[in-house]
Amino acid sequence: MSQLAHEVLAAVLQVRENSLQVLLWRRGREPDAGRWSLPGGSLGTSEDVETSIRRQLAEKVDVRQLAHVEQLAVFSAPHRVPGLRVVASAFLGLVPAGLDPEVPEDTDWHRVDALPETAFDHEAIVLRARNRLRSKLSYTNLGFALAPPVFTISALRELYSAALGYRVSATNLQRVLARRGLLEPTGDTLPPGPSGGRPAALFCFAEHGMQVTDPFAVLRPPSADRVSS
Amino acid sequence: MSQLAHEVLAAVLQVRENSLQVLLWRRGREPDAGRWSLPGGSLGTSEDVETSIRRQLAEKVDVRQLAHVEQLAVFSAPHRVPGLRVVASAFLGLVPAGLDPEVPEDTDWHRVDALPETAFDHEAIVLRARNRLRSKLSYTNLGFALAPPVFTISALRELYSAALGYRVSATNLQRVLARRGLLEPTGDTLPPGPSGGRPAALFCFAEHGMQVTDPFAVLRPPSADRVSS
DNA sequence: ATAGTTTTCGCCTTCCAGTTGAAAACTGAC
DNA sequence: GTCAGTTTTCAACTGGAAGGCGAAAACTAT
Repeated sequence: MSQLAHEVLAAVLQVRENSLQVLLWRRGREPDAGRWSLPGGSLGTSEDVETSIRRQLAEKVDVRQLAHVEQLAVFSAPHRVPGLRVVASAFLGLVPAGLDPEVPEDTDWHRVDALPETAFDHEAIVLRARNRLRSKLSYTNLGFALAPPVFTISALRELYSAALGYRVSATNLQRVLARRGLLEPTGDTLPPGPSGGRPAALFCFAEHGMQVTDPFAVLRPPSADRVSS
Repeated sequence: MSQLAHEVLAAVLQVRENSLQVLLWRRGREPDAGRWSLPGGSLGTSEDVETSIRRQLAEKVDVRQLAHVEQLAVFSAPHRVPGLRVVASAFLGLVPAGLDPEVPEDTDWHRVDALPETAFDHEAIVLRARNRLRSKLSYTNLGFALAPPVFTISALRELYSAALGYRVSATNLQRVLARRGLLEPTGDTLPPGPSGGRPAALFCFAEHGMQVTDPFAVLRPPSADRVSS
């Protein structure tokens, strides 16, 4: 009976150069040497998986720049790592746009829509992370983790477009976020670019904890009308 | 360095007697002997976690009656099981109402809103399962896993009410599910009860695979207008 | 001034959730 | 057979939020 190990892995996503990118490092050792893989490592004996992934990520990026970390899923196919029995807890991590954390030599950002050859099942994990991000952008305020502390609506529109993979309307985005009470004007404006134009107002996110907007009110009681806890 | 083990656990939920209940068994051995705990067991060396939980559940309930199984999260606090280092992959399982699977002697159903003393962190897992179910009832067709193959709108309303914890409108429920194309009339009707009333039409769910209804169209393009994959 | 650019705002349309009330289809009692 | 009671079903209305469009605002450059 082979030894069962537990590793933690994170798909750290950031919008850079107008596209959604993921932090990968090039494996030096076999198996899958030379391929790109997710940062992570073995779960320690006295830490939970979230503590562990934050600790391991600290070797790759400045963890203070990680605006959000959440569990994705367990990946546990018996031979996902050839020759070993390793179960992985996968995480989604988000770094706000604009930051450019220093990363080690062997580590780099890659477009999620044009991944290089990845090690093991890491591509599936990245895609799962992207899907989670896309869903949550719609019904939570997760955008705060993708955006810099202060931003214009146009900039936010481009972040959302890059993350979602399709153009979004700036008008609509602003109205929707505003109605949910997530958007706060700072009062400042950004001077227009060299080609002119009206100066853009600057906004910030009102809440930085995760807020979910109930997807459908479909089945909600009109007033307090609970029938059981 | 203590040995790291991996277990799989499932909160199997069913609506019975008009309330959401969970399948628990009474632990015989220390630690936490006498407390109620979730079915599950050790992850085998040549199975993934989903295969494993289905295998382990087969000892408690007829797995053919499990209409849905999905990963919940990893529970990995260092001392969640005293004296051992055990990481748990937690699952949500659903059994359609109406079925009454045979269960072993030491196993029984318990109301989720009135749990007995549970072992370890199993109460947290059950509550997480309930929350997942409640969310997904709103924006997926997960109801199919809670409902019998054929049902009346009133019966479905009571299932939803029990699972969600508040009364829902039958009118609304029917319209919403119908618009999403999830509800199919069978053509049959159920004869009314002893106190009379119009006979209720019978319906079934159109799709049994999981379908998600995009929570918010907020940021969706009007037509195909993709900007990148 | 004028043309061009970018942001912002208001108005309009459409769609869907939620409410209400009445009609339909049965039972049992008189 | 009719009438009252019960339960299901349907149709109409209301309110709110998303999405689209175009005009107005606020700049730069010529």
